[in-house]
Amino acid sequence: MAQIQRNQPLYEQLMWRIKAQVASGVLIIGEKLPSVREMALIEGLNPNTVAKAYRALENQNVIETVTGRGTFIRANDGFAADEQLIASLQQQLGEVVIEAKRASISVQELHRWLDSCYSGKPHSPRRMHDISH
Amino acid sequence: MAQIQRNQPLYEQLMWRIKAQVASGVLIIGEKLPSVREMALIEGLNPNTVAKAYRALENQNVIETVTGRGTFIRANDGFAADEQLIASLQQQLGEVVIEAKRASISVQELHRWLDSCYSGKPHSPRRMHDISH
DNA sequence: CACGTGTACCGCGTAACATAGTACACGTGA
DNA sequence: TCACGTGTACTATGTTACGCGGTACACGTG
Repeated sequence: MAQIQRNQPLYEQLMWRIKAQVASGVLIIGEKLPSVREMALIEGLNPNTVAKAYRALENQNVIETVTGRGTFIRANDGFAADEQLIASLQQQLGEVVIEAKRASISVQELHRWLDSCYSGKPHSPRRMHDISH
Repeated sequence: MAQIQRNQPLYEQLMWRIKAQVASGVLIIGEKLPSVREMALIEGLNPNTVAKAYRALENQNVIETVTGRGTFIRANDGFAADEQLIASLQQQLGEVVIEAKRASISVQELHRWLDSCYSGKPHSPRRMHDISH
């Protein structure tokens, strides 16, 4: 049950929240994440859903899991920009641009958005749920 | 059956191909698109899948359909930038930026990508299937 | 009138998503 | 040693999205 009316899987939403906090510095390297069951209570999700997110994040080398101790933010050491990843990012960016052009959003505006995102801090009504509570 | 190994629905893929061709000027205002059944043969899709794409594009005012004549590219007249659309685009852009940062892609590189997309012409191996054949 | 057009259904099968529950292997600390 | 918390794995269930196949209808054109 949980939530209705979402176009993105719950475990992906959680992944992005964690990723955003890592990128913005809210979560630092080595920091311990809440346990699967604890995070499930916090986020109102099923432990399996959280576990799925953790497993996916580990595959992307965002976090590191020590089987009896917990999960921790991983250092972003040597991440080669995959050819396939590049293409995927460019396609996603292209879709955003196409929609923006249709909405008469100037390229300057988009550049501003990009800088804001890259700085780590959202500019406007960007909702960023805090997982620590 | 059709295709396997895709992470995006077929009708959405078709939508993006059409949108991209409209944005890049390959398809101009008033131009007639292939019929549902014709496009289905061209793209190797089910007519219902094409119809679903057309219906969605009409809801987004990309195309216009005259019930007995066909579907045509619609003029992009007065498209108010919806508050919700803005937020959605910013979120998508944010996700791209987060991934790019992880891949050690510089902000300058992203700005270049953005300009290339906005100019209408892809810079690198961006595949853009031509629906006219 | 025949024809092509978009549209609207229905049923079917597959897959993804999320839930619930149980069990296991591991490390920590009392 | 033992209890506990940790991540992980597995089964089962229900819902939803997706795509296909087929049929039918309303409309405009020739």
